[in-house]
Amino acid sequence: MEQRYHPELVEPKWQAYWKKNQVFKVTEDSSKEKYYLLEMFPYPSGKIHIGHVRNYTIGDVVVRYKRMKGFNVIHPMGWDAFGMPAENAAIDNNTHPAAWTYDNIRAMREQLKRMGFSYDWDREIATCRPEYYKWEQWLFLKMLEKGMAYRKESYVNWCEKCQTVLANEQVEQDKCWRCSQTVHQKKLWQWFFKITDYARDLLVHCDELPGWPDKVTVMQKNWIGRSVGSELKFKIDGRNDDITVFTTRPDTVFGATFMCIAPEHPMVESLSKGTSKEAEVAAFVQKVSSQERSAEGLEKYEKEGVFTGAFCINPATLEKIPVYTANFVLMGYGTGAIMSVPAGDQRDFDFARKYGLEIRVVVQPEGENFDGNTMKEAYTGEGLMVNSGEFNGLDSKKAMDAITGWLEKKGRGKKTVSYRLRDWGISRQRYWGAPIPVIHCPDCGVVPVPEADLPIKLPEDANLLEKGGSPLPGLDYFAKATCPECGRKDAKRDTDTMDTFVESSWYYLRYCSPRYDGGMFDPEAVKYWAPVDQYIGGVEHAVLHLLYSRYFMRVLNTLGMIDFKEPFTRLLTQGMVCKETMTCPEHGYLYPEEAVRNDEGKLSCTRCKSHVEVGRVIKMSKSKKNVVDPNELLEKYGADVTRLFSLFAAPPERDLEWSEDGVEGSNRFVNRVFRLALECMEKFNNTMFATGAFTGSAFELESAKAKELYIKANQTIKKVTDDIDKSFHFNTAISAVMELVNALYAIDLDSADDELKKVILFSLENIILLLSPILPHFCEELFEKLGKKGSILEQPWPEYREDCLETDEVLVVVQVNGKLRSKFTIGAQTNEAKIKETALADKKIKKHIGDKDPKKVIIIRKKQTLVNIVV
RNA sequence: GCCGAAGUGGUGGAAUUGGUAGACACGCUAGACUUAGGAUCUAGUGCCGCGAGGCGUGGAGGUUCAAGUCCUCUCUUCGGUACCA
Repeated sequence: MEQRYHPELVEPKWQAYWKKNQVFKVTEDSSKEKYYLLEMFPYPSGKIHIGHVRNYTIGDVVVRYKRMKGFNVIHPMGWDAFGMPAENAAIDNNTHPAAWTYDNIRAMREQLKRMGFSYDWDREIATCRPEYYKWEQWLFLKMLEKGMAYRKESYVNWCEKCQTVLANEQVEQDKCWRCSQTVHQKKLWQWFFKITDYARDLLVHCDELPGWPDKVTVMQKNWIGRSVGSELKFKIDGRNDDITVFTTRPDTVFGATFMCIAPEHPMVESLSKGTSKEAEVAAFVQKVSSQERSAEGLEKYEKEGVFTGAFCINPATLEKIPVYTANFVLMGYGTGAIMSVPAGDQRDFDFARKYGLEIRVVVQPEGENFDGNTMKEAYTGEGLMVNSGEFNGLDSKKAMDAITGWLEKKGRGKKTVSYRLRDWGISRQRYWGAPIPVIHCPDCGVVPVPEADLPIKLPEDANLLEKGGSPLPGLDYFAKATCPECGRKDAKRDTDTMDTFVESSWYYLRYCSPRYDGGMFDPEAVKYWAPVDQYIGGVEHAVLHLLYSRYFMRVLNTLGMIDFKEPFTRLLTQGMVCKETMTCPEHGYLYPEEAVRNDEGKLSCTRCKSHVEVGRVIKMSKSKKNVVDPNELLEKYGADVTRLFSLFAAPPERDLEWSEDGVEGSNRFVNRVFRLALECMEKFNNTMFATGAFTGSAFELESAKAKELYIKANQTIKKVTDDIDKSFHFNTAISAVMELVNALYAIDLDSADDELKKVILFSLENIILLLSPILPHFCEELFEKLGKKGSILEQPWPEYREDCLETDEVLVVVQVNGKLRSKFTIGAQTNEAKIKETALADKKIKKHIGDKDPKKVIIIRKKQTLVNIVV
């Protein structure tokens, strides 16, 4: 008999069995505790890659484990199906986004099924289906009604050639990633969700997410960016009007010798109007508006500004100070205006030096005597107040509240909190997305689509424009509409679509009742299943997707639709799977298989033979082509080995540089277990299987060998259980099972007595159960071969005996001055005096102590027994 | 610049609260079985040294009977963020 495991036969067999018996189909069951495990749903790009395999394997292991633990587990899968790649692919391949997307979904669904993941496929959703986005449109209308959604004019990255908005990450060095045209800022009317209303709540609850990695909550906190400060009012000279600034350093207000306002500030025009500076200011505003304001852009532009011609009054000194407009002041933060304190802020300092403005020291460390004329840089620290009237000599920290309070009494200021977080702009001038359900009427303005008209279906047959941009505005049958209010026939439908992050902000609720047509979700189903108990996905979504989801749950909570606020109780951010990139001068990025070693051992391009440059090791992504398709592994080793290997390579949260070295080891291990099981079946007589495995206490066992193995098996159960349950460290769980398997291999089955055989059987059965979440097909097969009935999924998770975790002999390690010198074993119950005596009598120890007297002997009896002799 | 994470054999990685550093694998070396081996099994494998022994967790200090683990400083890599007033 050939003793080899054949995944190509076994895996389809069990996949068919699971399907036929609908083992992964779940329904609400109030008698069982629910467990909602979710992996971030994929964008249907065409094929799954190793990163997906890793992500979904982690989830699947936990799901199968929790099932065996008796939970009613929901484990759904679906598709984040809207988005730009579909539009680009449609143009490139002369197809249609819908067709391309549905084809990809079909292909990827097959790949996932082939991996043996335990999804309840009846719950599958695709966000591009009208049945899904209908409810998103419905929610939009609700939010509009409640003032949670609004429209305003704002700047976006715009590519003129493609006629479209670009996300920040689609702008590469100021240029459009598709056509390399320079991107500029364009002002457009856009829809926004008022996420800032929840800034405080989102921030505060970051500290109440114990199941989230600190890394992620820290990133969210930084993103929300709370800072405490003051709003101070500066009267405009000669006008009965104020400019309000936000500052975190109200203590330095006496040093504010000028003011800067953002070029987009609504007052810029009126301030300069009628002054000699009017033209200059207008030109400057124009210039700044064409500047790129992303991170890369900022590096290139020097801080500069122009005097507006207007003055305002410093509320503390009552002096007239000039008002500048400057390119480094952001309209989107604070009030869009700052008081400039050159002595206390480096940017203001540089600006003052450049334009010859006064630098007045107001805070300096004790014992220092700064001079604004000779200072080399601003002093941003704390210290004692000077040049600040009645506050002189005060500690600057105390002066913050004191000065704010003083100005407040004069009606010139108040303490406030400012957030960095901005409202969420959701309009996209794109085709492949959910239409925004409003109509623009020349008479009535913005009119919501009546609920009964939902969904506003995206025309799936629209032809994409060769030059890019959305075809929707040009489609009369879509864009033309009748005003629901006044009946005017020439109203216009909003042809923007929603940001795809909107779909992913609530899909996990839809899974609870995916075919429900009475609302976004069936409240009863959500009450049972939600929130998600364990969410698993890439850390790249640490801020946006996870923040938007938290926001959405707050919106639904406010609307009274759900009774919780946090969507994901526990979060695992799995590390990225990385690989080096390869580029060729002719073809740019290459897929791994497009680079081969030539005769000289150098990498060359398969198409043009030119030299291939090996680039940095970065996260696998289709655009960089450094992706590994799991199909090859699947063909060669099957799903189980692929699963095992992806888990064994590293703990889940760690980044992983992909390499297939070592996959042989995983394959070898699976076959070792297989042969072990077969050998046992061959050599154990049938009665052994009939009477069953040993499950009693270790003390009942006669032979030391049996006892030792039995304890090892119990330890393994504990280790695997803890590793899966507490830390998701599957790599160490697997190595623990490997140790047990190695221990079994060390036993000669032919000479084993019945007692030992029963313990071997116990070990073997548990190995199969413990591995079953990781190697589901393989373990089902072995379980069946051992003569068990039904699916292994119906088995309870193994239990270990607390009293069988320790042997009655312990190893004592002996150190002299902290250095390991000897070891011996001794009865576990031996008292300390005896251990000490034995240690001191040890030959090697004697040699190291020599004739010196031990000063101190330390005995530790924790997980190790250790003796340290200090001489 | 700021925030965060990580640096351990040739490689992936172990080491739960300070207590045998290198589990488990990959790779490599030798041997066994075999017509054959990319199958399987056995033994070895941190570095230096013939040896006793010494040295070893990015680097430098420190605390401790004992430090990969705690403290101080520092270097490197990766991730996030960036004129945030």
